[in-house]
Amino acid sequence: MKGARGKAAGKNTAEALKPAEDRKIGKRKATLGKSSVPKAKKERRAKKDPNKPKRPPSAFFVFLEEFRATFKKENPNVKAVSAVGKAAGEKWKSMSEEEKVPYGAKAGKRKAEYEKQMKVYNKKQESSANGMGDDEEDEEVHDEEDVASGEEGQHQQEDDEEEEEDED
DNA sequence: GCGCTGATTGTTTAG
DNA sequence: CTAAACAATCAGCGC
Repeated sequence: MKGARGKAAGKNTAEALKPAEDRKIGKRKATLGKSSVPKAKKERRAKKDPNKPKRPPSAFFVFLEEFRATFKKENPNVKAVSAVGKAAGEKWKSMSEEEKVPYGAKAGKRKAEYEKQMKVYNKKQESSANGMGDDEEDEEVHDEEDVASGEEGQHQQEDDEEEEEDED
């Protein structure tokens, strides 16, 4: 019954291992914060991307956006973003999976769009590496009325709970 | 004046 | 598979 996002019973790894959860990973802002970057050993993330698509907000972020508004509303004095983050994280874990469904659903859609963007992004990388062809083209997300322009006029009535109905 | 830091968790990405 | 990075936010503080 439950959704089954991936393979059931797959979360063992995460619980078993979570050494890196130190939260203080140091400063992931290697971009320019400090020279923390892993000593240029093996640039993990490629170098700079021409037009790298930003990561879509995860379910938690989607919820966070909403939570931030509420939190701030009741705590207008709050001044640290960390406060919201902590509160949100606490509540987030407190929520039931069903409650996270709408958030996850939204995140899932964003992810789908993101994949499309990556397609173009990958193409560009390929072209670049090859030297660009003469005709390249950008497929650029043709369209898709899905979420991008689909809602155009419609409001955001997102009721799509239809996701992953995969069963065996 | 500008820009990073902090804190949350989830997803993403490259090796 | 794994480890690391980064996604938003916002005000405070450093240089």
